Amino acid sequence: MEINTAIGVFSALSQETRLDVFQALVKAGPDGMMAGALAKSVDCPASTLSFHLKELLQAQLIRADKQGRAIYYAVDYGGVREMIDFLLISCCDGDPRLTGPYVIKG
Amino acid sequence: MEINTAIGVFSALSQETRLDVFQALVKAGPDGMMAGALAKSVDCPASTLSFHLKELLQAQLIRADKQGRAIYYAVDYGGVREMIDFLLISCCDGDPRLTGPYVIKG
DNA sequence: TCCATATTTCTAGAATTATCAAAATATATG
DNA sequence: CATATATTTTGATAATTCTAGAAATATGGA
Repeated sequence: MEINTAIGVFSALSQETRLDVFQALVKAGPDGMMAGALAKSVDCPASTLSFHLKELLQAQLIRADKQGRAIYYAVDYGGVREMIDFLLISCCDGDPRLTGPYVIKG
Repeated sequence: MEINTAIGVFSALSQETRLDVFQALVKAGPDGMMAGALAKSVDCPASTLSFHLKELLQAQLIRADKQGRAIYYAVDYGGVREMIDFLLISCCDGDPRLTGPYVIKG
């Protein structure tokens, strides 16, 4: 992962509404949630939420699936795995003093 | 970890100079680096670097150790482990579809 | 077609963050 | 003490990000 990609990802998670949205979508699983349901869940005006959803999309932390007039948002499983990998391997150098018990040594 | 703490941590990593500094300090190991050496390493004016180091300190991603007139900065190993734990467990719910092979199931 | 629903885009202003020269602080050395 | 070194703080400006109402777009149903 490119360093600028990583900055975009961390930036996407560095805002309360977006972190709330992300956690809600993780809980929701692969089917995700409608934008409107998310707006209620995180108590945020639709236009503001839309701005934040776009940030999360650009960071490839979530994906969107249009169904009729609704849009379902769900976690982008592959994108999140890439981010975690970048953090543990590229940023933390796979050093177990930093990663704790999480990194499987190759 | 409190959600606002986590936001501070992601925010600290969402800026190029700071991510560069963090990676340099991971590479440097527990002894860390002098502020001046870091400034050269990431090509950044002293006062700007000082601003960014303070952000990383507040996020508890690095620590400072004054030795004479020099200040040695090093990774805060415990702080980083807490951050990784928050990301994998609280944010990603320990879901292996998100964490990949990294989370050890309890 | 007309109306309601779901969501985004636009826009302007508010708030936050980043930059860096200059001044200040602290320490070492001759 | 005087000077050089290492770093931070201040302060002013520039740049970016966030907010949310209003308008626009798209779809579904009566």
